[in-house]
Amino acid sequence: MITIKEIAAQLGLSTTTVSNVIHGKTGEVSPETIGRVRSFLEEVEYVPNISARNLAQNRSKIIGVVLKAWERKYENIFRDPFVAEMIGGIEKAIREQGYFMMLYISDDIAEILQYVSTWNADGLILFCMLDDDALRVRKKYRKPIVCIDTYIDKQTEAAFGDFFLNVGLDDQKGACEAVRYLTQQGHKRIGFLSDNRVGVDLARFRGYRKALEEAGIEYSDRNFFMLYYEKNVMDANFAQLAEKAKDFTAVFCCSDLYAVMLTEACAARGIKVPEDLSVVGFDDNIYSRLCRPPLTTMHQDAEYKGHLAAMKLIDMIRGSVPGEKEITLTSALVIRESVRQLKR
Amino acid sequence: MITIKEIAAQLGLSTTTVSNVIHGKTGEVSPETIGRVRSFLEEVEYVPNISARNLAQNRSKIIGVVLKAWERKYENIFRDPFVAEMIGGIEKAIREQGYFMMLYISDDIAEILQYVSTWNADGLILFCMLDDDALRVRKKYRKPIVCIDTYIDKQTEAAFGDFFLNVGLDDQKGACEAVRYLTQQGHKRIGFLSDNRVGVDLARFRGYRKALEEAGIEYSDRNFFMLYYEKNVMDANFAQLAEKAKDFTAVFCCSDLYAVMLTEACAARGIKVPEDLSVVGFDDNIYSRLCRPPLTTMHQDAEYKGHLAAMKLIDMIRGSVPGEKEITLTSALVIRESVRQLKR
DNA sequence: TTGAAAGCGCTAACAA
DNA sequence: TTGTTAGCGCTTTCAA
Repeated sequence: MITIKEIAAQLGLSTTTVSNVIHGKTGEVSPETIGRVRSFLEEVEYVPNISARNLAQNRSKIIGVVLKAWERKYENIFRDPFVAEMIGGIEKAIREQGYFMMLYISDDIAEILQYVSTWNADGLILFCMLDDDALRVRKKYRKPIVCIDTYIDKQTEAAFGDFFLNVGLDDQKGACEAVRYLTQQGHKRIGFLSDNRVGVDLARFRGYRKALEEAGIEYSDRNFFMLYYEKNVMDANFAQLAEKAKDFTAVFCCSDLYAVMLTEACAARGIKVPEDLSVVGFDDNIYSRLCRPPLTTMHQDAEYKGHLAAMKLIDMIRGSVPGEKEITLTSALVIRESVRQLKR
Repeated sequence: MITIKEIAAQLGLSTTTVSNVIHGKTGEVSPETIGRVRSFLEEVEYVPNISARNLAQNRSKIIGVVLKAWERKYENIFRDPFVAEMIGGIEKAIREQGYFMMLYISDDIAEILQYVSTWNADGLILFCMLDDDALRVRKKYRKPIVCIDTYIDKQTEAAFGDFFLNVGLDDQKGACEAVRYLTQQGHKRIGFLSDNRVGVDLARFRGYRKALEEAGIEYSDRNFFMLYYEKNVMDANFAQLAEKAKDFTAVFCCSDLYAVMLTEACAARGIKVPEDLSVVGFDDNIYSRLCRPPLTTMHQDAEYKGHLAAMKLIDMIRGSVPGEKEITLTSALVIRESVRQLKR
């Protein structure tokens, strides 16, 4: 690999001049020299050493995509089509804009901070983080950050400073609409399935409660279908939930995957969807279209979410302060065949 | 961010000593100094500057994961569950071994080489490349390379030198088995569906031909269901293929996704799987389990493939020359419900 | 319009 | 056991 220094020597120029040509600081160099340098660069296929450049400029062109891996939920994070699509969108934007993506997956914020600062990442996209995780990152990392799907309350928001943004979804509204659709179809005993009670799923739970309220339906904690996502207890867990589902006419699930898994667990026990149980999912990913019956679900555009987050981050890296601290994308109900209309 | 130099100054030591402690070159430092330095490092939360380290050591701890993006087939590369799972496996291995993953996606080998050398990646995992693409990379990049699913003929193999390995699958055998299963079920008019005639799919095509031969079935080029994967022609394409399928009793598809899409296109035209048409897929990914009917398909373990490739690469980076240039993983038929037994 | 030289933070050969 | 110092390749200030 040839260096600037050698090039300068061979051309009888200084490194400054060569460097200037490389960076198109063409005002300071004579046209003739420019030509000479340019063609020589081509000839020797000069490739800069990014480590050296980064060291000299104190930046990196790296965008850190940080995933907080909750225990064993994400053994293979890409297996979740929502995550996969989103990362695809992020990657595309980063590449288009001439940045590089480095993935930091860890369940330990301290470790994440290590990675990020050791590589001197120019900006961060944070995913799967609760607000206090994100805040801990922010405390130590002063460059631009975009969160995806993190719920941050108005009070702490200020602590994130400028050069911060969250890209989220109207989860509450979406869930509310989905459940309202169920009540409109005559359902009254409606379960709520999730594996946690925080962040996004909490918002969706609130939407669920709201829809019940609107319809004058009492909520009992028994309605909560709590899922434990450890690999080996999954099946037993779904078996239980399928049993439990016999007392309900519908279940709203916080993800398409879970909706599909519930459907299958039910099928194995002779409970048919939608005849015996109506099921609604969330995300509208590939699962919902492939499964039988095709799933009624809340649509969101994961790829766009990722792409947008990355573009906004890059805007910030380039110096523009975002006008708002929160962008809320919208969801929309997609009606397919997993919900049955009950006679009133 | 504090530097080694400052630390040395504050401790009244030299940078060498500090550096030695950091790297555990503890034989050369007195226990007392070690303790002093270690606790100070903790206290100030020292994080090394990787750019500086890389520059000084001429390495990077980066493993480049290179995807050659064929035209518009991979608008969002992660949407393909095979790719997604494989990358998940790669990522996990890289992380576990203390390396970092950088993704380079491009349809241009020259550009890929730029990225790779500008970052001075310690090793490369090449995916979606034909042998001559891989060879072009090898010509310019002398550090360890692992290919995944690249078919390299024995003659050019030597040109890749040591520190090279391909991780592949017994595609031909797998396809042959799958098609043999069809012939055993009494099928004679069996189509072959793919979007290309090279590399992996070519091997599978050969397996398909072999199985036909074994069963004494003539092959005609009409049996080839060629797919054009551009987004907007996909549907029309499948419509056509579904029509064409009326002349066949079975189709072997080179991927689960295509198998599922064919199934749906057929369903839309009143052609039922497996009653009217038997379908076999390849990969055994999530699609095959979610779709209706569940797909009979050749299983392979994408995550393991990726993990293995990364581990082998890291072995090489650490200096060990692999014993062979090719590791061939095995596939296995998974029988579900998409194939019908014909009466003989 | 061009060049000299300092410095980015770290490593490692060599000296003490 | 510890310290001095010369790089690694590039950018950038300042001088010519």
